[in-house]
Amino acid sequence: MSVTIYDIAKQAGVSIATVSRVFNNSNCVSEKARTKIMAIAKEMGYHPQAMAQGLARKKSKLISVVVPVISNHFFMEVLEGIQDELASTDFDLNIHNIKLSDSIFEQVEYSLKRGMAEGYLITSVHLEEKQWKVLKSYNVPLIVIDDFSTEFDSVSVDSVEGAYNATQYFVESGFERIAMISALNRSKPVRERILGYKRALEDAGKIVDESLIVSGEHTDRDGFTEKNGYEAMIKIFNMNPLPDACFVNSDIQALGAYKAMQDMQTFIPIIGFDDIQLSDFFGLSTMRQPMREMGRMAVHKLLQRLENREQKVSHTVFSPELILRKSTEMATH
Amino acid sequence: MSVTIYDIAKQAGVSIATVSRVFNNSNCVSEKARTKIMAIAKEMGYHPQAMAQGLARKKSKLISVVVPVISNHFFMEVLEGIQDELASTDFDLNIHNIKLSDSIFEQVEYSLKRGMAEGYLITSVHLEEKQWKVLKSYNVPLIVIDDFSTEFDSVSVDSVEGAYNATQYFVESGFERIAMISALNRSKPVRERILGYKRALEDAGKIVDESLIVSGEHTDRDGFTEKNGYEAMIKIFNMNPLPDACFVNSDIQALGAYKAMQDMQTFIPIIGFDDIQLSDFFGLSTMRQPMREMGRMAVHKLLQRLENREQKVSHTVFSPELILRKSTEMATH
DNA sequence: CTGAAAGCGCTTACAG
DNA sequence: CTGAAAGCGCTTACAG
Repeated sequence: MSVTIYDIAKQAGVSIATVSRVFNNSNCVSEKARTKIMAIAKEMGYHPQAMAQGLARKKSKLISVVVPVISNHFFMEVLEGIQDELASTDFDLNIHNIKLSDSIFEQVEYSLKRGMAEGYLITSVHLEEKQWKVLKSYNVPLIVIDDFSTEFDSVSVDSVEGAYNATQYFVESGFERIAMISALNRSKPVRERILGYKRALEDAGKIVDESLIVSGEHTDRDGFTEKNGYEAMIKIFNMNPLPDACFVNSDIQALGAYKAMQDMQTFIPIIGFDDIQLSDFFGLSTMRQPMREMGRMAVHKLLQRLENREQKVSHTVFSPELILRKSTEMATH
Repeated sequence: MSVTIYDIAKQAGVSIATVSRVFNNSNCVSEKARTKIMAIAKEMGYHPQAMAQGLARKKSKLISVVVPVISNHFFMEVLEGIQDELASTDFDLNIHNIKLSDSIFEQVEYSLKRGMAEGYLITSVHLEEKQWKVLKSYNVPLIVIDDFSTEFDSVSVDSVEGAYNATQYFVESGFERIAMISALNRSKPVRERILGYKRALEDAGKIVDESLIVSGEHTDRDGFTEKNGYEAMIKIFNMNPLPDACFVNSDIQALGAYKAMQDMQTFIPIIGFDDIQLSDFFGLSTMRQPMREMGRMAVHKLLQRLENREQKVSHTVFSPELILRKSTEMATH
């Protein structure tokens, strides 16, 4: 069917070893043999087959990023960082999209077991420490992005700190009833952001009013949707008295909340979380996660670990940065 | 390092052939052997290695979707359809994200040559017929999504027809100066949508005014961005007389255009193209592409071709459907 | 039902 | 610089 190393060895009148050397850029090949082989290979359309190479080398030159929700601005930007950093290497990248509906852990485990890739970038997968330990036993280079485990190198953002700072900003600007739009509690970032929000309030000597923490009813993607944010903001508008500021769990929800405010023609300052591209466009204030940077850093760590598997586990936790735009303009006085 | 079929064969006191049979669900294995092997395999954490299997079988049970811009609502929904349809098979899916900055053709070619997957779904890659022919010579099952080639099975949407119908809707609603927001001309869908727009105008006996076709200056992603749409709409507002309706090349641009209208507090009816999730949310009228359906159909075709490589090439062209929402409400009278 | 053996397409010491 | 040969971890007729 497809042309193999044997075909081109025969044509060139050399051994397959020599052909292999040419394609592996070994310098132990005469210029003459090299050019001849290259010419024939080109003519016959030869290219080494990834699976055979992988098996023989016990290396696939493949890196796999595993992610649950690909259609997500956060992931997109992380991915760009990953690609940037990988561009200068000879690794290929593939993306493995797992389903939120099935067992996350089993899907990740399956991916590792198949052993297709040399290294894995597990993104936005939130497991229990005990599950991470199981994955550790597969003894494969793996970097955790957007979560934390003592077992693996990781790069993440401090959600607690981000929520804390956003809330604190409102406190310091003199707001009294600061609401929060959350999302599904089963999502770890959601829990952390709620925690940061509460802490900031407590540290400011305020009493936390649980009824000010609301989520919409829409539970797709754990509630990280415009619709959820819209619904949540409508709930806020039904509160009495009306909260005077709101920290929102994610930008995509904040966009929905923003739309609700437009529809109601009532505005309170809001701060989102993420800094997706649309946020800049819509003038949404937000806690920015350095997504691209996170992708880059993750690849950097993975490459290092591929070099030296024994090195100490390292964690990088970025601090989100408060980006002020139109949606908090009335907050400054 | 990792445990192989030999390890577990030794432990179980059988040959590797028997172990292999167990994992291939061959029924030619005694129940006794099967349970023993399964137990040992589980204990030792054994799982067949994808590359070795792939080489031995000459099949990888892998399908690869190749796509330039992953961060794109169109692709996301197509992907969901692909995953739906693949769920009931034993194929794994991986996504290969190619870069718009480099040679598209070479990246696709490279992907085919490596031969990782059994079949490919090439999405939103617009090549010349002569390049498709080159790819054909690799003789690998390949389905074209969102483009057309006589060489391969394909599933696409009729952009010309969609643009035609959107424009015609405006014509029939009595509008006179119908503008169009386009994008970079190097994009094939853009060219087709311009064509459909012009044809509808011509068929209605109107003179096409090229100056009514505008694009923003922002050229990221070939102009398929909110920003581009925003800029384009600002240009439209500077026209004299003001156009009274506008067909927009894509929803994401239409969202930008919509924002421009809000900022200017001036509204003209607009119709986008795609029907991304945000469109429903923002009440944007649009020409809907059946993205999910397209993904499903593509997998269906690929599976069929995997069965029978010789079957006749088949093309499915969906007609986009006009979805009317708020953004054309003033168009109905 | 089970095993010995050849083969998948490559890489890589080893010897020359 | 080059070739013969073993090996990567599996599958699959073939024979029993």
